[in-house]
Amino acid sequence: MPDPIKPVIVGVPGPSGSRPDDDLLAGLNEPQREAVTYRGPALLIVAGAGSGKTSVLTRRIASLLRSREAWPSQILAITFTNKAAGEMRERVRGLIGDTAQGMWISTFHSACVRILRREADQFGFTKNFTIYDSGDSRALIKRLVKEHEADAFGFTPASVQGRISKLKNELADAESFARTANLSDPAERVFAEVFADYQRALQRANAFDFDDLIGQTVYLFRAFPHVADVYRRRFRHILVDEYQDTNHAQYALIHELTRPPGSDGQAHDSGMMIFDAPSGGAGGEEAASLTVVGDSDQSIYAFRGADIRNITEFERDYPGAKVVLLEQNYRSTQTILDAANAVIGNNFDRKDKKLWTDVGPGSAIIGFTGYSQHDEAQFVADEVEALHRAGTAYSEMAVFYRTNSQSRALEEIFIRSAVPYKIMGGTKFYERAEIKDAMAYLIAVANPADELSVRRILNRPRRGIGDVTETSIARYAAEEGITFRDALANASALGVGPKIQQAIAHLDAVLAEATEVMLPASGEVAPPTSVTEGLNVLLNKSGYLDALRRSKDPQDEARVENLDELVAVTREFARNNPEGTLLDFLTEVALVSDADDLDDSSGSVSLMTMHTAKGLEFDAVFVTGVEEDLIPHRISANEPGGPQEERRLFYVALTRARKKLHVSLAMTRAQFGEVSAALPSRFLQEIPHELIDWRQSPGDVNSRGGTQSRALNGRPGSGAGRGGFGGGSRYGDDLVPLPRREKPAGDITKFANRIPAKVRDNGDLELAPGDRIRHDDFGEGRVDMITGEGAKRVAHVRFDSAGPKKLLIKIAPIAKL
DNA sequence: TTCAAACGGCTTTTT
DNA sequence: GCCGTTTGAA
Repeated sequence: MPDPIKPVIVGVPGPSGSRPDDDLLAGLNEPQREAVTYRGPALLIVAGAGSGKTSVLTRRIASLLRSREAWPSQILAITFTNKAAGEMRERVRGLIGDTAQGMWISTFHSACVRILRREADQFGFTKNFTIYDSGDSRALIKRLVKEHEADAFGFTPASVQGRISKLKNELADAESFARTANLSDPAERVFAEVFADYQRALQRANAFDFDDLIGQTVYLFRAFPHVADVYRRRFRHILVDEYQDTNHAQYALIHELTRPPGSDGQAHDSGMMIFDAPSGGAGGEEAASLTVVGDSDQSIYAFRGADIRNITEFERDYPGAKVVLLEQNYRSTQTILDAANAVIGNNFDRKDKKLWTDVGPGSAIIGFTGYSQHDEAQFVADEVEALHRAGTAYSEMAVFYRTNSQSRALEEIFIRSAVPYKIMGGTKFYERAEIKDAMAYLIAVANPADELSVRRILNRPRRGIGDVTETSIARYAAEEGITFRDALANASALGVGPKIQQAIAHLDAVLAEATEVMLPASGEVAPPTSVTEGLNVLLNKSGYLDALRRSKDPQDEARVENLDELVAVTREFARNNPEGTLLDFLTEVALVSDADDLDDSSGSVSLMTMHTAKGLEFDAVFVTGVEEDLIPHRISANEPGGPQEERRLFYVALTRARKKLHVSLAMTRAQFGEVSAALPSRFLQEIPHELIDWRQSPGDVNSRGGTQSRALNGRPGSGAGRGGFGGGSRYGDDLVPLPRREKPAGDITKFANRIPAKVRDNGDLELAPGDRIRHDDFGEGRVDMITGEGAKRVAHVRFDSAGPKKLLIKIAPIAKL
């Protein structure tokens, strides 16, 4: 690596005219410019929602590179998601071209994996370690809870996992926990044992869980100062986005990296901050400069250990830090900002900060109250269609909800209404059983020490290997002092029946063959295409695919398709990573969440939780399920700081919208199969009522029309024809009415389950333009045209009372007249 | 060991 | 209303 050119510019450049940065500063307001150009040891950018922080961050990086203050390799930028990292990389490249190569722009987790893979052998791991996602670690914990009979003390796998995760986020480990815990309490003692065993199992499996990726990197830096110094010397400019959502471990990691190199031994073990202003002491080597960006109003991850104090006390942690405030919003209309400001203003312990814009008021927020969640979903679908007809692209619209389970009703209606959508996050591809199985096969090859993975594939497909045999293998391995995986090579010594011996020997042979493909013993490096090849060997020769194909369970057909998809992913990986290894592939899969997949151009409406929505923006936003017990969520109500965090979450949701914001709720909601009455969220009342134009207000639903089935008469106020204003009833001078509980029980059931769980199938119903049809909900109408092919044929229908709709012919509740 | 049927519990948000 | 777990039978 070439020596860096020494920084030329220190401190804020003079105001003189033409500097190389001029184009980078074009179009920025004064605080934004300052955030780009300030030079010093520490900079905090307090960036309100939509204030252009990504732009500022990318230009700051570009400016550092362009002025030769830093080489790309000296820059470490941390983002919250891989997607954000990719976008930032692109934008920097757009500003200064390919010279941007070599920067580290990644999430905390990805950066730590890179470091750990490099340094693993320093402390008892090897570089082919496995990354356990929460499902993997829960499976392991589950076994340990059982072994220790910890359930007798009320521990569940989930509760143990949560507690361990919390401890790790505070950088506690099993030993330090045992030192401080009250071990005379038997429950505490059992927990301490499970924790210790869990950690030992991870170490034996050569594996890290998500929290370890951060925590062990911190440990590595603290235990091996010479290793830490390598990275301290390397990264001269560290930038952290979404700083309000960092937890203690991440905070500690940043602190380790921003110490002056070679300074260890002085303030080491104390855990104290030793950030000396760059005057530098004797050593002369300066600490890296640190830039953090955040907004305490958008802190929504306290539940996973994010500590808002990391940002509120930044100035204390880094004395002399410069603070820049970005309050001008470039995203939303003033109406949206007024609503958001009003809501967040109800959080008392915050620094007052008001977003403003100069784009004008824009249109009113549209409110809607459905009878049921399906009714609400239908409103969203109708509105999406109306906006689409008016020229808004589907990809510019998003629907948010608090809990993942709320997506189902929306999905059902969207499918029926033929609205193209995609769910971000949600049930993840990589969490499907068959995909996890396939990944376990790959991991068994890459990291044979990973017993969990080997155990997982032991009887998949069914080989007649049950609990008894599994235990025999484990016992044999323990006796011989070899790994579980190696024990498979000695089937005849296990003391099991000949049939089972044969099955084990076969599995062993398949694993060995795939190993030779992907990690040749000859020592030459396998080409990236070998991952595809190896996966095919594993899936075919193990009999996994055959078993699925032979099965008569209709779902298994879909599983085969999913596995085909995974094979396609490996091919894609090989194309994108000409140097990629099996290990690289596994890393990518472990760390890239589904929310990251980048097919935004697909022209679909995005459905996601409010959490996933952070950092995104759309022309039109639908915030659904704005009900008590949902937002704020019931569980958060009793947690300290819970309701406030929920309010911030709602605030984040509102501020994603550029032009059109919709808030909706339902009067009844089915949960756990039970239908119950829902109340409007308290947050709704915090929005000044004149900002909301109610198409159908909570009052409408309660007082009149409540007994009349809208399934029969369609929806009066919806559809394309209505301009939006003046149609629905507004609240006059009243506050948004408080919910009334006394609702006739009768109409609760009436509207709750209009959507049958079973998908209906019209077979190959033939429709042509001009046909008259009858729809269960919308009544009669005339077919305008037919688009699409086969099962995806869509009828565009103009209903007499409900207006224009698109219907998926195969499943819509329609009949030809 | 595997399968089907009944049962109970539960869901906040995620790298 | 779904999931995983438990139970009993083959």
